[in-house]
Amino acid sequence: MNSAISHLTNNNAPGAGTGTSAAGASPTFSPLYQQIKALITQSLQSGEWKPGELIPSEVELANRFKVSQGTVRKAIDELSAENLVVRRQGKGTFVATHHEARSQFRFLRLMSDAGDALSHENRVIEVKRLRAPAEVARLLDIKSGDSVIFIKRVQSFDGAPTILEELWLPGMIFKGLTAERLVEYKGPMYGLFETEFGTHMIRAAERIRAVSADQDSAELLSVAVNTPLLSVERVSFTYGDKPVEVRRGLYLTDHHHYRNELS
Amino acid sequence: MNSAISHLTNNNAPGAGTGTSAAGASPTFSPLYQQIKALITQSLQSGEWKPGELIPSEVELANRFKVSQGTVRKAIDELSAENLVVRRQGKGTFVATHHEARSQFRFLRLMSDAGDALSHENRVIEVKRLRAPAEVARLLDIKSGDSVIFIKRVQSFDGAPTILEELWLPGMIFKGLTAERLVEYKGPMYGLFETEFGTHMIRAAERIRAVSADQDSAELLSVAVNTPLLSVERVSFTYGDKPVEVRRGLYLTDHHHYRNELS
DNA sequence: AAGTGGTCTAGACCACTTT
DNA sequence: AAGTGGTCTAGACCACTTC
Repeated sequence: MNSAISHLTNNNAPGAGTGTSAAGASPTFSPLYQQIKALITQSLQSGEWKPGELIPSEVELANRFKVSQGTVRKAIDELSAENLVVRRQGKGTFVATHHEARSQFRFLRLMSDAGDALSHENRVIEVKRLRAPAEVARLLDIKSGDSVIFIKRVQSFDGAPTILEELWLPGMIFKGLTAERLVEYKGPMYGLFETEFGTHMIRAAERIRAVSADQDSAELLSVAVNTPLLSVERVSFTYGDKPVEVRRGLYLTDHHHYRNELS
Repeated sequence: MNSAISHLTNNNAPGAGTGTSAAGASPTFSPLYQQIKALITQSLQSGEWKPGELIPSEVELANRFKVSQGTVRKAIDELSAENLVVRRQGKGTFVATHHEARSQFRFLRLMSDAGDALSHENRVIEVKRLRAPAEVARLLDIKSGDSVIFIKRVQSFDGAPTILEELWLPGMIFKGLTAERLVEYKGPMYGLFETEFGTHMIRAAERIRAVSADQDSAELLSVAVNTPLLSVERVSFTYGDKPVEVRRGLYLTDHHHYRNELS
């Protein structure tokens, strides 16, 4: 009577009646709203609705899936909590994007000790294709030796070199990424990944250490050899927990710090 | 007709009728469930329900506040998301406590590169009362020169000194904290704070930097002077966003790392 | 005025735990 | 069997945005 969509199984009977669902088995066994959430996530992953776009209204989705609006609401609540979508009262629900001031600071944790920086400069040192080192291949879940794009860059704040980063991206996904596009593109790099390569980062895991600057790093950051630096190793994931970026940053923390909230 | 509790103002009319609330004004203007949430938080803060204890059931709270169970539910949902309470199906909702394996890793971010450590040792170097330095006083929101308790300790994993920590606690709150109690107490320090001093930490903010070991740190951590160390400055807060702990840790990250999830 | 998300209620049933 | 949190529905109204 209720969930008419073929695959959905309503284990919890609603309203009236004993509420046993349709025909034979209920193989999945999870709350309806979780199944709805999974369906919506699939649509996000498949690109049916792209970052920044409006997704169907709750009423519309409720009709489509033959469930109540409240159930769709709870599904979207969780997606919103996970930053996959953004609700806007009166307007609708939008697919999350990296092209917003709102989402900038999610992945940028280095803050100036004083006020905000006045200027920001991005200097690309090197962009090249190479065969994935074993460690990188393992983290990206690809075969060792597969093609990856390697990027090396230095970011400066108020003229002071502060971040030295090396990135490894799967060549399969980021075909055609060149130094020129990287330099000419204004705004966050994740915005470029999203717009030009259809890859939206939703989550990242970091490992942080204190290390000493070697000869190369010291020169690029204009500091003495052995200056203590913050090493931040990051693996970023897109939909379906698929790793799509490995990044190793060296942060000069003389006038900056990595902020973190524990809650 | 609806919210009969004196201070509550129901801006959104429910069920039937135009639903204007009681007498004159509606000064607060916030959703009912937020008001309920605030009331419950007050009870937590005042110690009406202590960490580990069972709070009244949703039905009971709904009756007490003269709102529907769904409204109480949404209030508790948020408190649960903020880790102030813990839901247990069939049993009830409990006040969060630091005496659980579940909540241990919330504030302990340093992980071994390999598997977990086999042994853990806690060596207390020093415990004394002193007048709060200006910086500490500012962070703790007390007067400069007020009494604070200072703790210095070294934690070792598998026999290797790894964490050197200095803590400053408001003397007002942590009266009677001695080195003996600190040493004899088994389990996490936040558990001791909670049980012996009725102070439950709910949130913390950290600033992370890379620094060089000075003479003193190097000796205590058994490393060479100038070894790069992770400096973690933490301010912890209890109910009402009141700061109650300042901590400065120096982490040796040769075989450990600080893990962080960005989402 | 119409459409969207946001709040609130009331009631039913399920899953889990304890008595 | 009784009590608790967990799910689901249906309907009403509010706040905000757009037409």
